[in-house]
Amino acid sequence: MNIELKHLRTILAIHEAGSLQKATQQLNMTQSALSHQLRYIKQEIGVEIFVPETRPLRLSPEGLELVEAARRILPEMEKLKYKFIDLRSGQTGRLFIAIECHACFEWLFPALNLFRDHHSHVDVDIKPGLAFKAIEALQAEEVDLVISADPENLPDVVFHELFTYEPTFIAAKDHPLSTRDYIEAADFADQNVITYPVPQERLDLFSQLLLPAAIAPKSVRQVELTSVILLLVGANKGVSVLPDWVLQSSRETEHLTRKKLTKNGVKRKLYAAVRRRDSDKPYIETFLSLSKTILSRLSP
Amino acid sequence: MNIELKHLRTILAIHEAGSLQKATQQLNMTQSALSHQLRYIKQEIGVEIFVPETRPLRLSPEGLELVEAARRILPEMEKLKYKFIDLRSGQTGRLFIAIECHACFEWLFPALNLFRDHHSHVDVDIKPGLAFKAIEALQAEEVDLVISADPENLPDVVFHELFTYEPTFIAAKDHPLSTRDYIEAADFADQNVITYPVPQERLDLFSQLLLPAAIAPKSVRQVELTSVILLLVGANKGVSVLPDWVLQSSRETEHLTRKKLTKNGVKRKLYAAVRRRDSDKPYIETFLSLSKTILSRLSP
DNA sequence: CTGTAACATGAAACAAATTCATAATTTACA
DNA sequence: TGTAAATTATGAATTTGTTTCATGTTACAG
Repeated sequence: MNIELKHLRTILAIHEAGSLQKATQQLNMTQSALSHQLRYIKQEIGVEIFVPETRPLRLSPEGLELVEAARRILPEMEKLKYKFIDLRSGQTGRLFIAIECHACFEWLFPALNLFRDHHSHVDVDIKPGLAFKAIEALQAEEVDLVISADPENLPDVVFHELFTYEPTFIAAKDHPLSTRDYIEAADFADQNVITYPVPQERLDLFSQLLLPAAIAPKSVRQVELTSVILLLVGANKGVSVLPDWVLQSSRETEHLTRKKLTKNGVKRKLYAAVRRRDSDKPYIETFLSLSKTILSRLSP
Repeated sequence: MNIELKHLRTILAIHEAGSLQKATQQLNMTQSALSHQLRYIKQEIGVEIFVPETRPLRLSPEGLELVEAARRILPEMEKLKYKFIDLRSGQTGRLFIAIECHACFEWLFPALNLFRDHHSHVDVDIKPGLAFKAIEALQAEEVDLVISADPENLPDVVFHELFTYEPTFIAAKDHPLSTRDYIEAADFADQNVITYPVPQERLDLFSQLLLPAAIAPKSVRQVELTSVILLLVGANKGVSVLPDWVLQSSRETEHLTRKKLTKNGVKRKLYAAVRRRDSDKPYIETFLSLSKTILSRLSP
């Protein structure tokens, strides 16, 4: 049995119009075409669709089953159609985000909450566990946006600059280093450092300061949650380096002292990478402009 | 956008098989045909269905929407297909019944309860208000079976004999006529008769006895419910004539006396009329054989 | 019983889908 | 990086399916 949507539409139109003749207008076809189609349908499903030998055509009980089915199935297809019209116009879509930067949760969640107000039909999700191969995942369409501090030059991916931030040293208020104007690589040699549980090359402290200076801290302790890091640092269990925005938006900074790294401070930039072809989708643009301004919204 | 079920099947098969190449087997088509179809689909819905420039083909987020839709819609069509296979084989169908005979409810309900055990998927209903034009309604496919005592010779309708019954006189135990061996037409001349609210020519008493004899009862009172008729007769408010099966299956006969009509009794037959072309459908045959034996099942 | 409106049918014209042959790309692997 | 293998894309030819046109047939109203 090979019934197509076309056939359901035909049956439905004939039923609603009341006769072949009238259905011709609705379907923009000749009466003959409909008649041929009916013959095909009847042959396919093997039962009489219409009460035989009546004139205007009237559906048989079996035919009414078809009408019922048509009324269930055709609206589904309509919905699909409108979904794709939305997809085409960028009103809806998928925004799966991979973050290479662990601390980014701090501003990403608030940003996505704002995003939802603008594009409630976009399917938003954060995909963890991709930090390592995030850009590959982007190219493979497993995710649609990557937050990264390391832009690359790729033909099919665009890196949009979001904002500049400063990896900032923090220690307890009564920590010996709290008297300094700034902190240098060498200062870490006898410190217990608390970091996120990611490879060192993915942490600003190491990639920007310690690895180039070939200096290792006395110890490294890995902690998942930002608020726990702040707690431990406040309790003098170690020191850490976190992006300045974390300290801006946190309420737990009263026991802490913050210092810039090196005399001039370290400046880094955060980027959102998207596939070039997605780059001008409306909801992507919304996300980018929201993210660029999220920090000022968080700490007024 | 004109997407057909065929296209949903194609997308789904490619997704599940993992590549065009592999999907060819499943769909019995050449790789080329699939490729052409994909081009058509893409043009129709206006968005990229597959991640471009990857080999084997992999669906884009938008393509996955199509797969989802296919997984919702295609099973619906499968169900429809099996429904028609069932319809064709007579496993399922519609059994709308018109009854010309008012008292038939008494055995029809029990019969339909048994019927349901055999054909739970058949859509059963009793259509009231058609008593007058029941056979026409059958021919017009408004109903599928008519219970009637008056068989006709029609080209497209078959009358199946169900059983013989006897219209039987009833009166209160202390009624003057209770001493008779049998009741004749003339006896009704001074009786108050209680009947169903239908035209006289549709009542056995009149069609078989009083109209031929040109005798009218003293009065006629019309009552809808069989049990109410029995009650009124028992209370000596009048006499009545009911099919013998009503009296067999009723528990309210203790205050009543029953007599045959005329010396030899009146014998009538009940028929089930169905469209000739429905006549050998399994569920129709079930109904017929059940109805033929229902009386003996009711009063063991 | 007859005329009319409605549906059916067959052949022809048209449109669409499929195949075949082959080109172009991508991927995996050396 | 280069090369073979695998996979998809493409164009022309072919096949298949659909629609129309012209006309036949039938149900239904009056």
